[in-house]
Amino acid sequence: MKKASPRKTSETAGPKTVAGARAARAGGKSLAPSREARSAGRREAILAAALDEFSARGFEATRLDDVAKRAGIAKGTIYLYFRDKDTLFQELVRAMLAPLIGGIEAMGATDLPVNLLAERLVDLFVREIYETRRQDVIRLMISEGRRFPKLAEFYYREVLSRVFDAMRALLKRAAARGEVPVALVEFPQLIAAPALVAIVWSGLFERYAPLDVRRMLKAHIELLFVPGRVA
Amino acid sequence: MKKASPRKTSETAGPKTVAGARAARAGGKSLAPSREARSAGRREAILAAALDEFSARGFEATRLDDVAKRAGIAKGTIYLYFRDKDTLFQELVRAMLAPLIGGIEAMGATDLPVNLLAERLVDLFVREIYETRRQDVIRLMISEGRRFPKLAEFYYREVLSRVFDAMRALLKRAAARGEVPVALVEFPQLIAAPALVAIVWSGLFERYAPLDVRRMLKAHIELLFVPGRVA
Amino acid sequence: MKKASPRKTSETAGPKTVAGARAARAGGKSLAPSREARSAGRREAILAAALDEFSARGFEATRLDDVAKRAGIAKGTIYLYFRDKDTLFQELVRAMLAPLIGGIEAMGATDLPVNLLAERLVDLFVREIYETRRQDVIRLMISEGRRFPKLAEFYYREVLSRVFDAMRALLKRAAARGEVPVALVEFPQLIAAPALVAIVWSGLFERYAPLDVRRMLKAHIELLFVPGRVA
Amino acid sequence: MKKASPRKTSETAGPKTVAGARAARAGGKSLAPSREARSAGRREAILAAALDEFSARGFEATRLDDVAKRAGIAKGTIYLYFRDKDTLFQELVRAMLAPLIGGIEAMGATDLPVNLLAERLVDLFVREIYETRRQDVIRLMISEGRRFPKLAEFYYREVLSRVFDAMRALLKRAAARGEVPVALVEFPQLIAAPALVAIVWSGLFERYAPLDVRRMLKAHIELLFVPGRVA
DNA sequence: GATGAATGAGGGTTCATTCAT
DNA sequence: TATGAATGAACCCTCATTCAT
Repeated sequence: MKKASPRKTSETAGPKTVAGARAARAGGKSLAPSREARSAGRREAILAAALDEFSARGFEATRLDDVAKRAGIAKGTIYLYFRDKDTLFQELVRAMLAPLIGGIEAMGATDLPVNLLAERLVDLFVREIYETRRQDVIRLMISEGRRFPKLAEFYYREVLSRVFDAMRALLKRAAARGEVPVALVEFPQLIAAPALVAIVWSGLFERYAPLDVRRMLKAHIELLFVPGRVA
Repeated sequence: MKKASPRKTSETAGPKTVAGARAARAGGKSLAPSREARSAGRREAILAAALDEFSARGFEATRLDDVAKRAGIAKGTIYLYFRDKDTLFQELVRAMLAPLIGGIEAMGATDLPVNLLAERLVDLFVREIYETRRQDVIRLMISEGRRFPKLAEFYYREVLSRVFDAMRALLKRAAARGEVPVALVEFPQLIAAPALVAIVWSGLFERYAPLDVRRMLKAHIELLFVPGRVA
Repeated sequence: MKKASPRKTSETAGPKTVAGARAARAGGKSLAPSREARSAGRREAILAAALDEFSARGFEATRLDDVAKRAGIAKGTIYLYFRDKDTLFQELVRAMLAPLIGGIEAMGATDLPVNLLAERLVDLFVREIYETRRQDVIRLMISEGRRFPKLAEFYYREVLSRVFDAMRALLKRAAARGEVPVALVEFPQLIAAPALVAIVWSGLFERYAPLDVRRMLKAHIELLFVPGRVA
Repeated sequence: MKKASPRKTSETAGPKTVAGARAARAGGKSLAPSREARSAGRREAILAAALDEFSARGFEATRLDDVAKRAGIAKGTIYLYFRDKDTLFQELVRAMLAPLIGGIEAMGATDLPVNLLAERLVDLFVREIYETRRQDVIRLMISEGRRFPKLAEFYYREVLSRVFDAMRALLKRAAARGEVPVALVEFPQLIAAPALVAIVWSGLFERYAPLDVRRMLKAHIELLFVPGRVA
């Protein structure tokens, strides 16, 4: 009968680390990686391979066979770590974006002048996202997000809404000081927009017309935070 | 993209009679539509159905069976008009974006004050793209473009580069008059960025946080074209 | 994403016979079998092949590839006629047992002396079931029925319960006339039991110890309908 | 039966120590169970778990993973005791039916009046089989036997043929005394038939129409051993 | 012995594409 | 031209079996 098992939404499988626990108990000092280390390593290898394949071909067109090959494992092994292809994809996106979440909250607290902050933000974006595999993850989010509403919601809830809330708080203060037009408080998307352009552009048109992203973003903040502005 | 199609010589199959059909429709006198008109009608029906399906599910997940059903024809008939699924997709995007091309060139000629022009542009975008099926086409372009380099190139060459060239010419003059910061001349993407945000946002997050696109775009041009700016 | 489509319970697919209707309209007299005839033929071929394979290997162990090969078609073709393997199996059983249903109802009406009737019943069983592929179907029912509760219920409702109801009515009258012990009215299964033995035996032990089924059944009714019995 | 196992020489793997283990249990004095006892215990646990799973799902649909889980051991451990899934199944059936064999031989020796004997037989069947896990084993035999010819042969040779031989001897004497119709001597299956009905019925139709097996069997022997019968 | 992670062949199902009608 | 039945290559997922620890 062997039917596709009804997908429980986005759970993660994974070898229960009984052996790992044992190793820990034993005080494992062996040079050969412990079982749990190997296990974690594999998981990472699969995620890395999946990122490559999903980025290159998109979710649907990616074959798990290729992911396995790239990760240097057998096809079935993937299923020891991820319930199914959907889950693999979602875990990948979550795993790559989760580290961002911590840093975001911090941002709201600062009280630097906005233009300075903006420069740091640009830097952060370029170094932590644009020059990183996270760029690909966000591109995947953009491309495939519609078919993974859970993921879109996660991204919105855990990343975007927080970023925007933090920005709004900040911008409100800045606007009160006249540093920033009030419109930005309502539409923090306007600040982020060029970052989106950067990601989409690099995916589609880079080869026809390269884009100096850092300079573009710089130009953008100079436009927004024009000194003599009357808010 | 599942099977390598055995012959891949010409790019588009089917009666290359869009123009002819149109002529026939205009000049034909028989009440029953002429063969060419019927043919063109079918082609349109297929494209319309394809747009619906591709938009709803993405390229890979779309089944030609469903496209046919929606178009009210048999599956095989699609192959009388389009060589294969890839071609159908590319023709669809091209057909939807082609009408834009004409309008673009015109834009460069004007010499209205940029802020006025910008308002018209916003209006144009909202009415001709955002509130139109073209929004879906551009979203498709964004989502699937990477797997259709030809299409990306077409889009860049026929649409984007022209738009940006026209904008640059215009902005240069405006910058010379001090109406606009010079940075925009180098990065006209900065003007278009919020439009991209609008399209991506509406596809992914509209349900969690609706976005008043028209107001956002308005706010954006007000930011850019601040009157007292020192360029 | 290509997931197993959620199974709608036991519907039957099948090429809609539009073409067939057309042929009918046209008054098809061509010697080549009409499309609908070919279609029906294929359906039969698949069912026949499926019966062979299911009988030989059981439900789970049967590969649809083999069914297709035996039917002389491609694997995918099966899915034009049957939603999935489950459905194929259930349709097979239903199709083979349905013809029995008509004959059953008739039985209750007769008012022959039971021993005569019993002899006819034996004859019916041997000719219509035991010497027929229906034997295999019933064996399949016995072997796999537990995993197809719907089928078991169908079989009980449409076949067994009717047979037993008819028998009970009949036996009651016969018992009233003293021809039959009353116990049989309560347990008509006792009359059918040797038929079950015949089917099970022939599947498992025939090769070690052949069984003369007809004689066994004859002996059985002679045991039951002993003339001088005091009910 | 999925993969051809690379080595198929001996029939059963694992410690052939059932007897040894039993002896150990009887004679061992250490409180911690001896190695053999532990081993035998595991073997029993696996068999018990296998019985549960095979009964619930059938041979093919049973996953050794589930058997292991139910037995509280690791999957690989099964292979220390049984060469493969096939062997496990066959060992299970053999192990469950073996105890019956001893009791059978005894039966032939008695010289009670058959009707009395028959009553004891019914009782034996109900208590030792029908109300026991052996019911499931026999059902498995019936369902899966065809794919295990060796098992069918074993069952026929070691169980059925002996039962029937014993019965025949007995019935012959009884028939000579006029207690029983001669037909039964030729077809002792007729005596066993309702037992088969009981097992099959309880598996398939119990939920739709419960069957009072003990009464049915009682009714059956009353039918067969009618006092005033003229053999 | 015992474990359970890893393997990879296998099979059900889908769907782009073909082709006889 | 139009049809839609037929094809068969793919691809996801399962699970018996192996083997390093």
